[in-house]
Amino acid sequence: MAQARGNTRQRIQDVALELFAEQGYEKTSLREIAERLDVTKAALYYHFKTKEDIIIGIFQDLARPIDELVAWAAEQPRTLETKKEILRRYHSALTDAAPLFRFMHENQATVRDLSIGLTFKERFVALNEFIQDPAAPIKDKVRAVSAIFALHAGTFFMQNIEGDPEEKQEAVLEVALDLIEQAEQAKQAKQA
Amino acid sequence: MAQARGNTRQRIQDVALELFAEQGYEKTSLREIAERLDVTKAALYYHFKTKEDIIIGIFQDLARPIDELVAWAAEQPRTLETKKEILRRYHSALTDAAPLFRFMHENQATVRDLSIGLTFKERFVALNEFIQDPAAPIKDKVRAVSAIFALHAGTFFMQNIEGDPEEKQEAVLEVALDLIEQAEQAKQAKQA
DNA sequence: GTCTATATACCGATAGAC
DNA sequence: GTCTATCGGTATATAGAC
Repeated sequence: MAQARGNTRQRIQDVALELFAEQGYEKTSLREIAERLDVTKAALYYHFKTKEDIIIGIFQDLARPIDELVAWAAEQPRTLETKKEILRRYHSALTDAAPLFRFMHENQATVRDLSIGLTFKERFVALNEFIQDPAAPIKDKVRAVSAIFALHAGTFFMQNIEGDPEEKQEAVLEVALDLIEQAEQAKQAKQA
Repeated sequence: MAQARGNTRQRIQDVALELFAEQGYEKTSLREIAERLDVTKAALYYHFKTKEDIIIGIFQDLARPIDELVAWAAEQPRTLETKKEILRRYHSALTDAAPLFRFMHENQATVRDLSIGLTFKERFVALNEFIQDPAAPIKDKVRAVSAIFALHAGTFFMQNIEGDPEEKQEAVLEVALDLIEQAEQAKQAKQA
């Protein structure tokens, strides 16, 4: 009774994500999760039907911000400012749920065929379409994709670079915004 | 005897990489690899001491170009042209061994603690250091990391964008080169 | 809601014949 | 160099008591 009553489900998800992120999904057994919580494997099965259900639950809770972003983006005019705002919001979502996205990033092979409606990658593709201009030259399309990828790079790989974390995050966002601006500049130059 | 004699080891590696890339390392069993080759599991153990040895063998064969690139880079002056050449060669290595790098990318959690001397990520970090200027402002450091990441984006995510594959690959490299040039421009402006 | 106990299945790995 | 047979271990998942 170290903890309160109705939160076992949540605690399972918390511990599971921690272990999944640390060791990978397959290498983490239910026994391990149960031990960390001081319960038995059987107890987990009261809260989740399968192991997959655990990760699906985590995913759905934390991926909601991305879905909201996709929904929001669908209603906006396709201006440069909209695209920049998409990148800002995506950057923010990535930062808020960093452990989850780190897990998704490092376990794509596992996550790929979970019984989830949309995968991480599909959401990525959806966002990508909003910031792409179908008529743009290939190089500008690459710039747009790279803008999103730069945000990922910032979230997952910037630990290898020294500097104040907040300052780094800001720089990452700036580079992404620069890229999308460059992608649009060529278009405007063409129209002029 | 559908195939020749001394190539069984190679055939195991080929099939294994194919399955590992498709389903992930953990979800691919030795039984599955053996079945695909029409041999038994025990036969695999004649050629490889463990399952891990199979992936390590694949990795070492195909990662050698990266190691050579790192070694080459260490001997070059740290000019802009060197950095651009590093990106060109890395892009080329990525393209040549795309299935392996795709596997590495999607199975980082698994690959992380294999008994390999250097991980994929460590090589990435090494290359990153060669194209970084320690004195540069954070934003330029981010640009440099993003240049490498753009190459990865190109190798793994560009399938979602229509266009001629070769043209796309060229555009990817151009964007990466642009990023490293931008990172250096600020520095030169500062010196002037 | 959590427990003990167990079913069932598959995995990686080895021994030893051919 | 490949086979048959099997060992030992662990995994997910379930049945049923409390």
